[in-house]
Parts: sequence; structure tokens; C-alpha cells
Amino acid sequence: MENKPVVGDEDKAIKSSCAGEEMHDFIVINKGEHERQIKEEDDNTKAWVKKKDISTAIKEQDHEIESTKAKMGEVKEENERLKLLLCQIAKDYQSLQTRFLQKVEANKSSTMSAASGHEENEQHHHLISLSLGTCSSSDPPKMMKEEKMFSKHNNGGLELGLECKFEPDGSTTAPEKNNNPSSESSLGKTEEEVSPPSKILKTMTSEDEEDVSEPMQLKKTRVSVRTRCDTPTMNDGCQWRKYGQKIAKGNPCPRAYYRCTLSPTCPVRKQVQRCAEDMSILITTYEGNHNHPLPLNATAMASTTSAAASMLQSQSSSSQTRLGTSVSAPTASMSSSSAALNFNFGQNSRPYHQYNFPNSSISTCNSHPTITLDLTAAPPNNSSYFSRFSNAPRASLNFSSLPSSSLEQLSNPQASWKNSSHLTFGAAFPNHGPLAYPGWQSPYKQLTNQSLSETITAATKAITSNPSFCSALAAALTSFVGNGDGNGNERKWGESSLSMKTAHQAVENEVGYLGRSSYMNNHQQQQQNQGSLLLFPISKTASDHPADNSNHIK
DNA sequence: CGTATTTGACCGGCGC
DNA sequence: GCGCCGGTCAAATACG
Repeated sequence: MENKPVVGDEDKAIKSSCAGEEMHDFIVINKGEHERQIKEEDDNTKAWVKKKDISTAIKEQDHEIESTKAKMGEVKEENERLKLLLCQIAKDYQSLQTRFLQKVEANKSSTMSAASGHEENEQHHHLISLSLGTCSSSDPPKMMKEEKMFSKHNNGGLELGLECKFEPDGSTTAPEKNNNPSSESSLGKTEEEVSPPSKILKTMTSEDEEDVSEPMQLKKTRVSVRTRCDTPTMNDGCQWRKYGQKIAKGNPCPRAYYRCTLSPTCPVRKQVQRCAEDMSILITTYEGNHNHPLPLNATAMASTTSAAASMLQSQSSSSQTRLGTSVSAPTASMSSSSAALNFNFGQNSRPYHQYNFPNSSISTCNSHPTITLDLTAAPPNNSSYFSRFSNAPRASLNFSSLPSSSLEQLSNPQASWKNSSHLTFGAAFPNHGPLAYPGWQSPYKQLTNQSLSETITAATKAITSNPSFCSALAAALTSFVGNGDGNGNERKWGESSLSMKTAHQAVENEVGYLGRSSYMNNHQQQQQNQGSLLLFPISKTASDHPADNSNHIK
């Protein structure tokens, strides 16, 4: 202590003050000096303590920086892993695409050789026959264009890719399936093949042209989503037109029937019904696949449901052949909120994968294979549900919600169950600017939004972990990257002709950004949604919010 | 007046 | 064959 000498002076002054009265003034002076010195001492002490605090704080900050650096390193490693996995997926996709194209080429050449001498006419005929039931136009260039479009669609589209890859014997789908303009390929005979002409005429309405060629199984596959929602219907980004309402047996709440109106030929239907046990739960059942570009804000749900349906398809088809795939599915569907699905994949050159859908189930009753995603509650034990993902590819196209900045969201998916505060289905694209709608308040805020967001994220993650999901990824990315301005003015699927390279690049960007984003400041994410994309809409169309069903009981 | 919704009728599948 | 039920159609109605 450097102020010790001052204390010594102080003692001297006090002693001298006892010597005599004439020293009184001096004592007074020394008293003032004494107080000043005490004050100085106090200040010095304070300064010293302050210095010590600062040094301690600096040390703590150093420590934080160190840990932050360590975390950054982990994130980088995670990103690298994700990139590698995506590369692998892309390679798988490319090889399948190549094989598919080779088959198409082989079929074409065989057709051409069989039709020698009438090459051009036969080709036109061939093309026309491909489009039977699709378009009445006989304009050859148009037909060729259409086939090209369909071909591109099939290559880069959502559903066909899924089906092709799911073939358990490793082969791609039969060539005739590729002729099907519908993206939904066949698992067996097409309906045209098995139906008498009269039935074709009857069923092949302008609306259902694509449905007709679908296999019955796929046509009837449904994805049921249970959510807590106060609004009459869940806003999933699509435009729906109500075409019917019924009281279903066993539920006093009416069931409303909607069809997608984004395209007049879209076969997608959805049913909306309140849960009998818990009126706050809305059960939305989707059936079919969209045959048109989707608005950005509709992509997440559509991709999730489509992938879930395709997954269900693949499970049923694969399990039939008993090739390393099994489904453990509770039979109860709607009410089995506590059930979970376990999907085991042992195919497509990947190690054995077991996926677990929390609060989900498969039901095959009523000839409608239905996969139910229960988004009404988080799983009771988060870690237990996702521990099974340890084998799963972590390249999550998880339309992931990123407002939670927790690093764990990447390295530890189950953390996302806990952290997110609102639904975003945020997919991040750094090069696309602020595509999000910062001012938009998600209607899902009314739900137990954590569970909805995170459950879909988790479900999507599980789905995307399936190697076949690459095509769905491509489709989703196409809609993000190449399909217009996000206001519904997208290009057509076929026209966008997703280049795998582009998709791959986009995926790389996304994954890289996911990694970075997860490390970003939480506030940046939530307030600005910087570089992220909210996949649910601001706009509330009338069809998105039809009148309350309960008021229109038949 | 155009579009969306409502609602009774109708149809097909299924079980008895 | 009949009735039940889920699903769809389409005319009537409501709405902006």
C-alpha cells in the first residue's frame, strides 16, 4: 500500500497536538489534512479494487472468448460435416438421375428403332399418347415441350424422385411411369391400365387427369397434422376453397372439405376438423400432391406433408419386399398422440438408420394410409426422441426454425424442441436478402407454437434424413431459389428445371448459413430474420380463414 | 357482378 | 339389397 506513509504523518500530527494550546490552530490544520489524506486513501483503495475488478473481468472475457472460439470451431466442424453429407446426398441424387436419364434414352432409342421410316410421325404419336388425358392439343411442338417439361419435372421434382429412389430393388421406376405427367409415380399399374375405357372416361375429368394415373395407394395416402389452433383453419400458405362440410361419425364437430385453388387442376384436398376430445386441437388432413408451383410460404407444409406421404409410401412398398425396412406403427391414428413412429432404413447405401417421429403414428384404416403428425405437444422426453437421430444424416433440410440461436440446434437437434418461441419454418438463404416478413405475426403464435414449429422441424428432419428426400429438397429449393418473387408469381416447375448443381450450391449455402445462423445473436434472428425466410404468409385470404365450421353444422 | 361459401342431394364403398 | 357413412357436386346464397 503506497499510502502508508500518510498514516505515519497523521500519528505525528496527533502527538504534536497534545504539546500545547498554541498548537491548536496547527492541530485544526492537521485535522483537515488528515481528512484529506483519509479521503485520498479511500480513493486509492477504490481505484485499486476497480483495477482488480477490471482485470478479473478481462480474464473472464478472455475465458468467454476462448469458449466462444471453441464453439465456433465446433460450428465449423458441424458445417463441414453437413456439407459432406449434402455432397453425399447430391451424389446419390445425381447417380439416380443419371440412371433415370439413361433409361429414358434407352427407351427412346428402342422406340425410334422400332419406328424406322416413320420416325418423326411416330415420335409425335408417341408424344401424343404420352399426354392422353393431359392435354387435347395436338400441336407437336407443344407436346414436345410438355414432355420435356415433365421430364425435367420428374428429374428435379418432388414426388417422382422420391418414388424412384425408394425402389427397394435399386431400380428406378418403370419407364412408363416417366410418361406420366403426374409427378406422382406409380407403384403398380396405372389406373388407365386396369380400368375399362368407360371408367377412364368417367374419371378422367379435367381436374383429375393426374390423379387418374396415380396408384390408388398414393392417391389415398394422407398426412394428418394435429395442431393447436384457435382459427377455423390452419394457415399453411396455400389457397383453399371449401367445397363441402359433413358431420363425421364420432365427432360432433363438422368436417370441412377444401381443395387447393392455386391451380384449377391441383388434386390436393384437405379436411379440417376439430378434435372431439380437445376442441382446441385442429386436425388437418392433406391428401395428394400439388401439381403446380407453390408460394414460398406454402412450401414448408407441402414439402413436409409430401415427404411424409412419400415416406409412408416407401415404407409400405418397401416393407412388402422385406428389404431391411420396417415400420413400427401404432394402429390408432388420431388419438395416439403419445405414440411415436420408428422408421428403420437399411437401404440406399446408407448405414442402418432408425428414425423416430415423436407423437406420430401411421394408420391404414379406411384404405387410407395415414401418417399423423401430432404437433400439439412436445415430446415428454426430448432427448429420448432424438437420440435415435445419432445415425441420421445431419444435413437437415429442416426448414428449420432458427430464432433459437442455440448452437445445440445443429449439434443437438432435440434442443430445438425447447427453445424456439415462435413458428417460422425458417429456411435460410444468405443470398436472397430479407425474404422474411419481419412484421408478420405468425397465426401459429396462438398455438403452442414451440411444439408446432419444432415438431414439424423434427418431423421434417426425420423425413429429410431419408436419402430419398433429396428430391424433395430439390423441389423445395427450386421453389425458394428459382421460382419467382415469392408472391405467387413463380415459374412453372418444369420451367425452372432445377440444376442439381444449383440445388447443391443452394444447399451448401443453406447449410453454411444454418451453421452461422445458429450461432448468430438471437435478437438478430428474431427481429430481423436476416437472410432467413419465413415460410408462412402474411396475407390472410378468405379461404385461409373460412367461417367457423361450428356455425354451419349440417 | 364475380367469387366464395353453404348446404341438400347424390354417389360409391362397405358391412350386415 | 339395404342402410350407413365418407366424400363430392352443384344450385342457392352471401359477400365484397
